[in-house]
Amino acid sequence: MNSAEPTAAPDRRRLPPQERRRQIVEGAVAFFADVGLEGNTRDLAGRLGVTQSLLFNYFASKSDLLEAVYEHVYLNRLSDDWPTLLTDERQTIRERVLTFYDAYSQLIFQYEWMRIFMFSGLAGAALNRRYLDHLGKVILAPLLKQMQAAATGPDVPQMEDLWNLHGGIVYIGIRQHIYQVPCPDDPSEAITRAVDRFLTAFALGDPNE
Amino acid sequence: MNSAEPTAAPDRRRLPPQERRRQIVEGAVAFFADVGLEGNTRDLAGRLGVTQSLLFNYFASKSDLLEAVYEHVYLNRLSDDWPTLLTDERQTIRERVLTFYDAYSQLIFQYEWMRIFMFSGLAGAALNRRYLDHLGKVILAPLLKQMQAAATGPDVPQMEDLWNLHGGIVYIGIRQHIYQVPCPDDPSEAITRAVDRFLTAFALGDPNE
DNA sequence: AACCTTATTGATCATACGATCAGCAAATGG
DNA sequence: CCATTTGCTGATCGTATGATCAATAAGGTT
Repeated sequence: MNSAEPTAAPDRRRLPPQERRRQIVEGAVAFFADVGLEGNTRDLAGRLGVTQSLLFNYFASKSDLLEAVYEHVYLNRLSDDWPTLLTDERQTIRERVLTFYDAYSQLIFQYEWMRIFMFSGLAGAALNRRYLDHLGKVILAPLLKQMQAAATGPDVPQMEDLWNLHGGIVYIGIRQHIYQVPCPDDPSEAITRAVDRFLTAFALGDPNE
Repeated sequence: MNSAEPTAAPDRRRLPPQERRRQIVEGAVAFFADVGLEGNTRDLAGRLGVTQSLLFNYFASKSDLLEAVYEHVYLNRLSDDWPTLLTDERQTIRERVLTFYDAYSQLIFQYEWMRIFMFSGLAGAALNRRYLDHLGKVILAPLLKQMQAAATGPDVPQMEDLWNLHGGIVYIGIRQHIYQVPCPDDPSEAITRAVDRFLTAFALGDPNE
C-alpha cells in the first residue's frame, strides 16, 4: 500500500502508436456505447487511464475519433459469405435462414454494436441508412427471391414480410441492450420459432424435416 | 418591411403562465425528440422564440423540464381500455389483436414518441423498463392466456412468441422514425399480415372469416 | 551510462452550457 | 391615465468541454 494504484493499472506509458491507437478506439467504442456519442473526452481518457490531451494526439478532433469508432464497429458486420449461403440451394431454405440468423444474431446482439448503431441512427448518421439499405439489397432481397420461387402456399412473401421477420428478431437485441429488460439468454430458440412460423405461413418448409 | 419579423411571429409576450408552460413543454418534446435529451436550452429557447432564462422561470432545472417532457409523452400511452378489448370474447382473437395493433401503432408510430422513448431507453431511464413491464403484464400476458386457451394447433404460443410478434410490428416504427429509411406509409397491411401469420401458425384463426 | 527520439503529460485557451437575478414592460384594475 | 402586478428579458456567473502546445520523461540505440 505504498501507491494509490499499485499493480492493477501499472500506468505503462509510451506504447507503440499503433497499439495505443487500437486501445483508444476500443476503449472509445465501449465508452460511447455506454454513455452515448456526446460523452466527453475527459471521462473517456479517465477510463483509459491516459490524459485527455493524449486523445488529440491520435485524433485531430472528437468527430475524427467517432469516425474511427464507427469504422471499428461497422466493419465486417455484414459478412460477404451470407449472400452465397442464403442462395445455396443444396440446403433447404429453412436451414439457410436459420444458419444466417443464428450467425447474424450472434454478431449483432452485442452491447457495443446495438447501442452505437442506435445512437448513430438517432443522430441521423447516413451510415445507418446505408447499412440497412445494404442489408435489404444483399440479404433480404435475394432471400425474398428464393422464397417467392419456392413458395407453395396461397400467399407469397413480400419484402415487407421479410422486414417484419427481421425486425421481430432484431427486437430481441433491442430489448436486451437498449431497454435492458429481461429477455432470453439464448435467443436461438426464439429465432427458430419465429422463422418456422414465417416459413409455415408461406408453406416454405416443414419444421420437422 | 419595417420590422425584421412583421407578422409571422408577432412576439406576443406575456402569456398566461399555464399556456406558456404548455407551449414550452410541447416545444421541448419536439425539440428533444429531434436532437436528443442532451440538446441545450439555448437552442430550445430559440425555437420557441423566447429567451433561455424564461425556461428556468417555469422549470427549476433542465432535468425538471425533461421530467415534464417524459410525463407529457408517456401519459396515457397505454389505454386502460385495451385489456378489456383484448379479452372481450364476443370478438375473435384475430379481430381483437388487429383492432389493438391498429390503434396501438397509430398511437406509438409518432416521431416524438418513438424517438424520446428510444433516447430515454438508451439513457437507462427506469420509465422505459416500467413501460415495457406494464405492456407485458397488461397487454401481452392476458393476450397470451387467451391464445393458449384457444390454440388448437400442435404448438402453443409462448410469451417470447408474443414479444416477437410485438417486436416485428414495432420495428416498422423504428425504421420510420429512428433510422428514417423507406417504409410503408400505412403500416396496417403489414401488421395484418404479421398477425395473420402468427395466428395461422398456432391455428388461432382463419384470415378469411 | 550518456544520448536521442517521441509518446505522453500538465497547463491553458476559447467557447458552450446550465443557472441566477435585477430590472424592464406588458397587461390589469382602479 | 396612473399604479400595481408579474411575465419576461439581458447580463452575468461558474463550470464543463473540445482543443492546443511547450515541457517532460520513457524506451531504444550506441
